[in-house]
Amino acid sequence: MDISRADHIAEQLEDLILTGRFGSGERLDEHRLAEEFGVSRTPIREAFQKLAVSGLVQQLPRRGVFVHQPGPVELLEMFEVMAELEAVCGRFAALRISDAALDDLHGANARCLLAVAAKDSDDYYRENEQFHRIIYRESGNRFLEQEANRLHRRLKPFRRIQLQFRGRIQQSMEEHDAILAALRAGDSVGASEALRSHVAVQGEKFHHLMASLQNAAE
Amino acid sequence: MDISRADHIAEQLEDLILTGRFGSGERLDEHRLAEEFGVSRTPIREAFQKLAVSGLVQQLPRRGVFVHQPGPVELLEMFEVMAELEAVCGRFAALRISDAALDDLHGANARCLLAVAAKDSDDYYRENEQFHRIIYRESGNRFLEQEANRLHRRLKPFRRIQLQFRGRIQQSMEEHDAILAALRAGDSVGASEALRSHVAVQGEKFHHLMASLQNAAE
DNA sequence: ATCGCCATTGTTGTATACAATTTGATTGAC
DNA sequence: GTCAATCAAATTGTATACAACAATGGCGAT
Repeated sequence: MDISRADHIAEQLEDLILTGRFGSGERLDEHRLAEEFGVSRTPIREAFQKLAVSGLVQQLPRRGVFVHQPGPVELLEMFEVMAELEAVCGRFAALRISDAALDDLHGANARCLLAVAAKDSDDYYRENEQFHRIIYRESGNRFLEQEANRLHRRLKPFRRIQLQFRGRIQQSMEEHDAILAALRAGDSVGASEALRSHVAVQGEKFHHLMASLQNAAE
Repeated sequence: MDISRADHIAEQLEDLILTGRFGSGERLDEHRLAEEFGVSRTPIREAFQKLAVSGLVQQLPRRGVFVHQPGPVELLEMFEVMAELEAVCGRFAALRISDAALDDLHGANARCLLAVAAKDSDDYYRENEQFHRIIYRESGNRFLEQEANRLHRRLKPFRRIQLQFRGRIQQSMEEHDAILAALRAGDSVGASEALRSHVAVQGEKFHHLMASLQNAAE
């Protein structure tokens, strides 16, 4: 499964947007980007088309493409949907997960704890992501897995923020334990609810942060 | 919100694929389509990029784009996810739906019944679709609404098929009544479960159809 | 001075030309 | 006769040229 040049450019642009390199509402200049990437406008434009479908940029005819960073309301909505998607994954996974995957989950969780102890945030995020991706996969539904991964990726930059709350990491690890226990027990309702609240609280934390920033700005 | 030419072409191609005008695995010829649409290859290619993100076509570098019609397994997975998305919409909508929207739902359902009596399948499908779209909207979560609409549209051509089962339309209308009653009562669990099974059964019917075709082919 | 109109400039959208790669066929050898 | 290799044709990917349109600035009129 090789990947063409235009696709590669789309991925790079996607990364630049997701990591917040471009401000919200900023216009993406075709000429500038073409020069920066050392290509003509054509592949840049083809990449824009893809990004527009993902919702990362908005295309205004004859005006240009503008990066669309979701506002607080849209983010809350996305976290709400993410919580439900993960809940579904958990419900399915509790019935379908393999022993090997359970071990993998346990391993990822253990490495998460190590990363916390070592205060290595990059490691922590990677293992945390791995933990969730395994659950998506073990839902046994490829399409669901893809959709969950898609939204997970979209929310990635905002997930990082909420973990800076005092005590949130500790709480998050305990929730992971509960999720793992429910999956191990084949408790679909338990796994579902544990995952839903685990993700939903991320949105709420984010909301609190937004609100406090809002207050601070006044 | 004006729409450019390339976007329009993308929509037309999407329709052609969704309505099954192109066979699965068929290669889309840039020259042919460019001539048919009376444009150059450039807008066609830009449309391809969009379709590839939606998963309607697959792009193989230096090989071309091929329409990707989901197989039986993938379709079942998609119906499963659709069922869960609608269940979530129903759970939220039961708490958030407005009286006006409840009236709209009742109206759509009534027009559905009329269409059934008149054996007007086009009307039936339109009103049935309206019924579901209202529930998505009344979930109060714009992002969820968009995602639900997206998948609904993707599954549209396959939804039609399963309704040809004997008695299915009658059963479907009764399920609509149950859904409407639960929403009216603010019963989030009831609405959720009614919607889940209502959609899930569509996937199962489709599966039965696939299986029977499989047997017939042997 | 302000409002409106026109021209100029810059940007997007489309077409065409060119390069690179794949596919199919034909030819030759074994 | 079959297989392999090379060449030709077709097709995709990219660059460039051109056309259509929006934005901005200056000029004139009121």
